[in-house]
Amino acid sequence: MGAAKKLKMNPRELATRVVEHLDLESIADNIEIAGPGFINIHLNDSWLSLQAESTLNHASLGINPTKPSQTVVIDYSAPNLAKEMHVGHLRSTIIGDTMARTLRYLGHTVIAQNHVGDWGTQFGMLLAHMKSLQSDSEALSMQLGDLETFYRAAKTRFDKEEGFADVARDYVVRLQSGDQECYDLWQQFVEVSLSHCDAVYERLGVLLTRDDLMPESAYNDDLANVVADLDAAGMITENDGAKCVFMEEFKGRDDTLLPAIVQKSDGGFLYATSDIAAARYRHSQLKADRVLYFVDARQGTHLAQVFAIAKKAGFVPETMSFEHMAFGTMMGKDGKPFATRTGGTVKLTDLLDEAEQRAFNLVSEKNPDLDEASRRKISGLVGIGAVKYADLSKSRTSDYIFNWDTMLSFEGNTSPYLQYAHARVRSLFAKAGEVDTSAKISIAEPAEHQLALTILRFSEVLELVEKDGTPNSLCNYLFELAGNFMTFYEACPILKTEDKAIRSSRLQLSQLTADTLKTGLGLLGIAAPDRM
RNA sequence: GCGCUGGUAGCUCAGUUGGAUAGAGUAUCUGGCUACGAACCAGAGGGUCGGGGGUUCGAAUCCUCCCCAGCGCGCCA
Repeated sequence: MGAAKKLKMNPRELATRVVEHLDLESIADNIEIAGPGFINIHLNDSWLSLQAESTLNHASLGINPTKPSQTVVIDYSAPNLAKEMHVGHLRSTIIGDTMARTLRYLGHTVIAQNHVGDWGTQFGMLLAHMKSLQSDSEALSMQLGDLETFYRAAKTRFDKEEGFADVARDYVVRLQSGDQECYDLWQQFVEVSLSHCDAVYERLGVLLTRDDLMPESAYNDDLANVVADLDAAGMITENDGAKCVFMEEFKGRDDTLLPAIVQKSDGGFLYATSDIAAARYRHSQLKADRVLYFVDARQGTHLAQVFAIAKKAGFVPETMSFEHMAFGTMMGKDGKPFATRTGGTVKLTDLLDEAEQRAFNLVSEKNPDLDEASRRKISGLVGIGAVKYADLSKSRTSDYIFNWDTMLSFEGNTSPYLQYAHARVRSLFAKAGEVDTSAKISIAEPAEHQLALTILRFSEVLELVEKDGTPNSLCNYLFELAGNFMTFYEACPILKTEDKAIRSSRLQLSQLTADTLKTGLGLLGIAAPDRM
C-alpha cells in the first residue's frame, strides 16, 4: 500500500494487478485481497513443511551470517568502581551482553569495552579515607568488604570533616600525576571493586571478563593529546580558564551555546575528554565499523557532543556509525530515579539472592523428588533468568519502576515460561524412545501451521535486534513461539499418536521449537535446562 | 526558556517502515489435571491509545498546538 501511495493508485486496484502477476502455486493455497488492499497469501502446508525441514537440517536454524561482517565495538556495563553494583547497572550490562551475543551469532566481530569508572574526583575521597585507615590493615580490609559502607563513610568525612576535602583533592592530583603511593592505594581499591564486579558478572552469566576492561584510567595519558589536537584543529575556546568546545548545534539555557568542557580551569580533565579519547581509540586502534553505547538516556547530550566533536576534529570519519543505544532510568516506587547518594537503591546481589531463593522454593514445591543440589542448580538458572528477562523484555528507551514482584515473577510472559516450554519438549524426547531425526515434517493442523510459521520468522527478528539494539523484540518473539508451542502441545497429541509418521513429524516440530527457544534464550544469556 | 524521553485495559507493558475488529501478561470470573510436565491450556469481561486541530482512502503511529510526568542544559561521572 506504500507503493500504491507513491504511484498514486487505488491500493485495491494495485493489489488486483499484483495478484494477477503472482505465480505462487507451489507456495500458496489461496491468495486473496482484503480490506483496503491487503494481499493475503495463505502459505500451503506442504511448502511450510519443506521450509521447516530445511531449517531443522540447517546448521544454525536457518540463520545466515550478515554480510558484510562488521567490527562492532559495544560499550556496556561500565559500573562506577567507587561503589557496589546496584539494580541500575542491570540494564546496560544485560542488554549489552545480549547484543554482543546476537551480533556474534550473526557473524560480526564484537569487541566489548567495559568503560568502568575508576578515575576522577571521588577516588581522591576514597583514597584519603583509605590512607587514614592504612595503619590498621585489619580494619581497612574489613571496611573494604562492604564498598557501600566504605563509600558512605568517606563521603561523610568529605562533607563534614574539616580539611578532609582538601586532602581528598590533593590525592586526585597526586593520583593523576602518577604518585606511586597513591597509585598503589588506588590499585588496591580497584582490585577489591573489580573482584566484586567479576562475581556479579559470573552470577548473571554475562560474558564480560577482565579482558574486556578498558577503564577510564586507561585513557589518562592521552587526555592532554586530545586537548592539544582539538586546539590545533582550532576548536578550543577558553572560558573562565576552562577549555571548552562550542558547537552551533548544542544550545544551553537562554540560547547560549552549550560547551563541552575538556579541561577544567585547574588543569584537570573531564569525562568528555576521556570519551573523546575513547571514540578516537575505537576508530584508530580497534578499527570499529560501528560503535554502540549502551548508556543511560540522561547522557544523551553528552554523547551527542562527544560524537560531534570527534567527527569535526577528524578523530573519526564523518560517516562512522556511533549509536547511543539509550535506555531509560529505573525508578523507585515513588516514581523518581533511585538516589544512590541516599542509599535508596537495591544492591544487585540482594536482588539475585532473592530471585534464587524464590525460585528454589518453587522448584522444591514442583519437584520434591529432586535432590537439593539439582534444585539449587535449576533455581539459579530460573531465578537469574527471570530477573534478566524482566529487564530485557521491556522496551529499552522507557523509564520503568522497580518492583520486586514483577522482577521475580515466574508466570506469564517471563523466562520461566520459555524455559518451561523447552523443558516440556526435552521431557517428550526423554520419554519417546528411539526418534527418527530425519523424519518428514507434514503440517496439517492449524496449531502446527501457526507454530511452523512462527519458527520461520526467527531470522527476521534477529535482524531487527541487530539493527535497533532492542532485545525486547526477541523476547516478544520467543514468548509468542512458546505460546504457539503450548497451544500445539495441547491440541496435537504427540507421543500418544498412533500414526508413526504424524508422531515423528510432531516430534520434529517440537525439536525445532526447542532448538529455537534454546538458541533465542542463549542470545538473551538465559539458560534452558532440560528439567525444571 | 531550550532540548530529550514518555503518557495505550484496574496494574505492568507490547504495538517493526501509517493499515484490517488496538494486543499480551497480571488481577477478576468460567471451564480443564487417574499429566505426552497445570510454572500450563481454552474462554469471558475490561480501551474517548493524555487533549484539541491537521495531512491521508486510512493515524496509537506523521505534522502542529496545549496538558502532565521524568531527565538534561559550564568546569561530578
